[in-house]
Amino acid sequence: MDTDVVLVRWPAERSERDRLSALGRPRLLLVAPDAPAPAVEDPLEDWVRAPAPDTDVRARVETLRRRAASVGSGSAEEPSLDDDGVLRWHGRWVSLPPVEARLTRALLDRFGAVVGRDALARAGWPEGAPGRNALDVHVLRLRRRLGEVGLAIRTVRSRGYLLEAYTTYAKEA
Amino acid sequence: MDTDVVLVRWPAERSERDRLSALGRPRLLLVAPDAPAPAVEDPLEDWVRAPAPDTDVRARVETLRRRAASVGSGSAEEPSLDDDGVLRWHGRWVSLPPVEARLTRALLDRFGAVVGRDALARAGWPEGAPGRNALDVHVLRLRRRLGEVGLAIRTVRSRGYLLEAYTTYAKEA
DNA sequence: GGCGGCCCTTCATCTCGCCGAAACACTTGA
DNA sequence: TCAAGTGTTTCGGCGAGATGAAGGGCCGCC
Repeated sequence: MDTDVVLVRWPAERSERDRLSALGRPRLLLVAPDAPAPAVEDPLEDWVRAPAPDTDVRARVETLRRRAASVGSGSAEEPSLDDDGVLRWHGRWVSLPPVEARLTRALLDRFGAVVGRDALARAGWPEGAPGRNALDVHVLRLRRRLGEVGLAIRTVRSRGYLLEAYTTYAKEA
Repeated sequence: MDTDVVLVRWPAERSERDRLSALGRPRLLLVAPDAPAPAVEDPLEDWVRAPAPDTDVRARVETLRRRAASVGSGSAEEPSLDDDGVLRWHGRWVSLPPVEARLTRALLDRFGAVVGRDALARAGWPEGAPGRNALDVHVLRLRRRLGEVGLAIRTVRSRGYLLEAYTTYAKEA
């Protein structure tokens, strides 16, 4: 469900905040006791000074949830992957074989953020890693499949991979 | 000026809240220590549990003021760099190789202020700097990458470098 | 004018990821 | 049981990215 409000520790998880912000997902910053108050503008973002009563946190989460719901379906929603390996997004879908489905799940869990090659390998082969570049090959094929529904796996060299909506970056001279 | 934020005691001044709400004016509810958290939806309304640090109250007032003034204006946010070398800003991102990530971190720690060349070199190569103009070259390459997300490294001659949002300066005679 | 400070290009090297091709494994139906 | 179909893994070459060294150009400042 993409109107779920995500709790983010602040300032420790600053980049997680940015990731969610870019996705248009509501988030509540749990501000460390000694940290300065964050500068917020987005109505889908709120913060609370820790430690806070549970009821207060819940109230703010509820507010964010309502705002997110009222914004409607418009903003960035995430792709969904069901138990049958069917990945749906923006009305399109592809079916994924088991290994690729598991890889996709791992990428989806951190949609928009980097997933390390080792973490991916563990997700794809919980029983133990296969050969040296099985991951490469599967990522290759996964890319082709995901491309069909408008998703792209970006490489972050020596760090891992990142799943995002396919966007044509302006990389001109 | 009707973007002034009004402080309202809650629940004591409930009717004042309603009045301001009807007028569409931003307001901050100061919630009594034992009162339940109010149900808020309007982005022009926020609340804080009393007693709260003055800085927290000011931060929320500021948020409301910005939202009220809203309709535009670029926010004064800082870019963020996560542990995977991904630099995010305004919904865009680039991945940075290790050396450049370290340089960027140093610049980011003093965003908008000058960082000396020697300090930068130490940040980039904790083990000791390589050749004579390694820093120059890396700054050059970093500039190109940061440009893609709208950031710019400005040179302050004989002082160092400064990271800021890319702005098109009118540089006429 | 000269010098120091900075910019930019080019080159060499090394690492890492990409990907075609083909072998291998498992399931299913005739 | 055999064969086709589908999914998985390995091999090996290629190419792109990261880094650093060197050389030269430009420009402001004294």
